[in-house]
Amino acid sequence: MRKLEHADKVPPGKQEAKSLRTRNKLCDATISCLVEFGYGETTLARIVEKANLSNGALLHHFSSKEHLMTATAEYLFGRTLNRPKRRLPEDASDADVIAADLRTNWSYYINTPQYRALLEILIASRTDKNLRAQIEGTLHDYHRRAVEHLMSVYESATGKAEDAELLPIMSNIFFRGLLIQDQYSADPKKQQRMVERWIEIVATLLRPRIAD
Amino acid sequence: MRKLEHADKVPPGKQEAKSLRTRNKLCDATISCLVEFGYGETTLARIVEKANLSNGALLHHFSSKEHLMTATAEYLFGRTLNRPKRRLPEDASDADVIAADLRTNWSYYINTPQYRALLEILIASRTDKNLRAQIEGTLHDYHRRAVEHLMSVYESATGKAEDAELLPIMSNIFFRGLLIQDQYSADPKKQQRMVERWIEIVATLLRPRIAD
DNA sequence: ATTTACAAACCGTGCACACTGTTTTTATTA
DNA sequence: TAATAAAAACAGTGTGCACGGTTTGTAAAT
Repeated sequence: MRKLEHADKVPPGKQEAKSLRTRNKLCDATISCLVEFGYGETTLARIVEKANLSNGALLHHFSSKEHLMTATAEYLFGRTLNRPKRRLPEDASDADVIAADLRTNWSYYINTPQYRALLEILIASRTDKNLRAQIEGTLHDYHRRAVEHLMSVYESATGKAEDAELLPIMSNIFFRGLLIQDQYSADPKKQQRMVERWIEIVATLLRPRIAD
Repeated sequence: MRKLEHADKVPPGKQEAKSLRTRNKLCDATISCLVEFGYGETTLARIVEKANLSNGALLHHFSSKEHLMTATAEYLFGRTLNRPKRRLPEDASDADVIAADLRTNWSYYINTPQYRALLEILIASRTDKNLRAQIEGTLHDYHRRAVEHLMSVYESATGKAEDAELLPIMSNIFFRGLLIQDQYSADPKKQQRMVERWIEIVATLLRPRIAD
């Protein structure tokens, strides 16, 4: 083993920074494995191989597989919650704004490898008791924050007050269902038509909430 | 080993009938394990234990785990495709009929342990190559039949022709998403409200297709 | 007599995780 | 500033165990 062989990769950042980078590498590798192999076949061995690290490194940072999964979920939540806002022309109608928003949600948030990985963790946590015990708090917390956020952004355009509470979540739920669907009906065109049809329906029922 | 210890359970049915019963028992045990443990933790050992059978019996009927899963999926498809029709009062409107139909679909088809088991198989088949190879044909075939069936039952109520094709499937997709949702937002009331809101939206856009 | 339906012990593999050792960074002295 | 102790960040090997699948054996049914 040579000294400082990889000095190029170690900028003056402290040890803490290195540690963070390693953890992120592990989480990225985990995400990639979840997408490629699913939760059940995502083994620690595969993860460390994809991350170019050793078994010991993994266990040093995450004391168990469940711990790693929880950290990965949090990592994903952090990346996806503050996604970019799209800018629209000045003369865009409320419905246009909503539609653009929903489209972004589908394309850049849900229909992504990251969300697929999240879904794998989510589904596994239903039956994996150890994982569930670890991750439950994180999931509930995120869900609560996501709902709060959605409700602060939209309001009903028809006077049906509960729409502001229900429809944005229902939208995400529909998109999530769509993500599973396409495994056995691989028809992207039809999928796109369904996304657009849903947006068409919802865009007339919601409008952006004016900040006060 | 005693003779005819379990004669009580073996009516004069042929050997074939016994074989079928055993297979069904294994499929039932598989479903139950999928619901309880998820695909990853559903092991052959657990299945045979729940079915009160031996390892040899399982492998005699199903040459591999994937084979068993495929058979279980077909078993489930058989049970769920011809579900009972609800009867409504004579003066029910078209929307009422659609709404009742969708509600049945949610309560007696999707929001059930059987569908959960199916979902476990479905999701596992995305990444498990062996399973996918075995089951792909079955899934596509079922999906095609299901879509055909749905399209033969509904038509658009608004002249938007593609609704007859899209909305019934979208409905199932939404319900499926809802099934996953409730793992980390265990609020049955809100779930019920979302089901009703969905039905409210869709029921006005569809109507029953009159048989010719 | 031959096939079918099961039982039960067995095995190779791959897993999560533990354990031990080595290098690198930080803290503490002088 | 240099020396050094202490701690953190890894690497690599080992291990017990549970899994899917095999093999062998037996009792019914045909």
